[in-house]
Amino acid sequence: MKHFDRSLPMMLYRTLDAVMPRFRSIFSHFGLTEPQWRILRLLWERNGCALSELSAASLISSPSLVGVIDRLERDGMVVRRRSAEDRRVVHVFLTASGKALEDQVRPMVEAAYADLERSIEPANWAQMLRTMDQLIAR
Amino acid sequence: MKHFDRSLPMMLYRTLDAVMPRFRSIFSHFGLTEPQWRILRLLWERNGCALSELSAASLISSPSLVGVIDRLERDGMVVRRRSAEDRRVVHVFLTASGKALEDQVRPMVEAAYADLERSIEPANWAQMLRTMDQLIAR
DNA sequence: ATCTATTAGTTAATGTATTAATTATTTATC
DNA sequence: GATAAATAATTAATACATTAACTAATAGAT
Repeated sequence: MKHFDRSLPMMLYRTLDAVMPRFRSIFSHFGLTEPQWRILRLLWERNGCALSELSAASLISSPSLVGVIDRLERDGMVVRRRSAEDRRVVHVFLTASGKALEDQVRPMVEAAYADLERSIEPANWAQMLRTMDQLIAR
Repeated sequence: MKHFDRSLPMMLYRTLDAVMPRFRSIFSHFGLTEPQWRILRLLWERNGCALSELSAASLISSPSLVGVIDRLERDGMVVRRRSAEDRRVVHVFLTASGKALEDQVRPMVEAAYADLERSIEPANWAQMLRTMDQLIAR
């Protein structure tokens, strides 16, 4: 069982299980789920993104994303607006409340992230990311 | 957006997105999902595990695991049997079909895994796992 | 211009994740 | 030895993931 235990997928899942709870507890404190956070995080950089761009950048498949946006819209964080040039495209815009969340959530998340990053030697951290890049690229 | 893009969680998710599809296509060829595979993989080593042990070793929370086992049982791969010593405990046993799957699925999965492992320098692979160990341990 | 192939978003069906609460049983405590 | 705390499995409610199929709109080829 030792091989399975230390297989790459299991190690990736275990690492996520180790690091995500702290972030999720921040998200849930603001009534957000992790996928919702990811979408807001992207919109704060580029408000008005198309759904397809959000899907690619968030790694959330379009069928899942439809529901995520539905609930963000229901909760008054974003609105959908169909593009005028290409009527297939739907753009997503932050509402005032959606914008307002940034100053509340981001500092806490970034503090937690900085804390996480501090726990690993910078050289090892960078090396790990490079190896992941190779896995992603193949 | 560059920071978000290369944040540890996103890199972990991206890596999983890169490596898992090939395994999932093997699983689905045998009518299995990834969580189902993980449970069978464990039972092949230790048939008759308790649900709680399976949960810990598979990283599948007990509420999720109940459904996974339900469907494996429905599909005739495993059976539940309540422990005699401690009647709270439920042991999970492979059926004949559950056992028979091992020789079909495992070789294909292990070949895909060997192929994956070959694509990374052993030293970098080991270093990456060590860094993950540190993240898991903190 | 017409027909075809693509593309963006969505729906549908099934399976899994997460948190909180529940049930049944065991262990610990008094 | 009754009673409270703890444990194993489950249920409930909501959200997300995955694959396939569907709709509407655009782009490309004839």
